[in-house]
Amino acid sequence: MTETDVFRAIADPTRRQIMTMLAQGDLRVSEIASQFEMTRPAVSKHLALLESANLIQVERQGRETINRLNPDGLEPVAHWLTIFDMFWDDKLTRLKRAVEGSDE
Amino acid sequence: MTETDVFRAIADPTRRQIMTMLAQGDLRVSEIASQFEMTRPAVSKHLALLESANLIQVERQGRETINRLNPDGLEPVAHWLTIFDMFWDDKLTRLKRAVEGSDE
DNA sequence: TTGACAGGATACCTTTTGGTTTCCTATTAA
DNA sequence: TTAATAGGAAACCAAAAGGTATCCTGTCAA
Repeated sequence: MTETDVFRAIADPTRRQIMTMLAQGDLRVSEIASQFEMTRPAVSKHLALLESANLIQVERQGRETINRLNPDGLEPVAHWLTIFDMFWDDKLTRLKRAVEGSDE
Repeated sequence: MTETDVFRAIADPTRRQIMTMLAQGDLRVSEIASQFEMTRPAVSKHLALLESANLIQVERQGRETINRLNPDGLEPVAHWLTIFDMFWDDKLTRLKRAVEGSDE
């Protein structure tokens, strides 16, 4: 599969929930699937997509596969949010005021 | 329209680009549309969705409508990311080690 | 007072998404 | 060595997403 965009990956609530589950510890596919109403293949697809977005690492061990969270994959999101940080502390608003009416 | 999930709203690259454009200042619909290849109605749909996700505020002024960024709408995303903060500084990993093998 | 302009509304189309069922293979345990 | 188990693969489906063309209304300027 071609690399999945991180933003698209976390758009789905099931996938976000999987990620918070994995924040508690590594889990096998069926351990994850048992927590949801949907079928195991459906969950598998979500896992495949999370992997292709670099949000989890998947490791086959014998007949089971363990899924491990890769929180670093969230960096693009965290980084994108910083664009709006200055907005949050109102710095840009003050800057704009200063520039537009610079005779204050 | 029923409230749109913020995560879904920012999943689309066009919408993210619109948001960064609006971080520079308020814009009218056609000012935004002129920056994209797609048609104006397509951009309008994106704007409607951003509004329903509480990420922008839309104000009609005469025959034009100005779109203003509402960065506070991103709070749920910022908040969700904090779940993984402790992962980033490896606190959880150390905590888990301490709990599992508490005879260290 | 009428023509041009901004932009909302609707109908429609194609592709993507999220799910299902079914089947297959590899590994493990009895 | 064989039955059960874990989970990948493929085919399929319905709904949602992202786009288009077209039309309509309200506002402003000549």
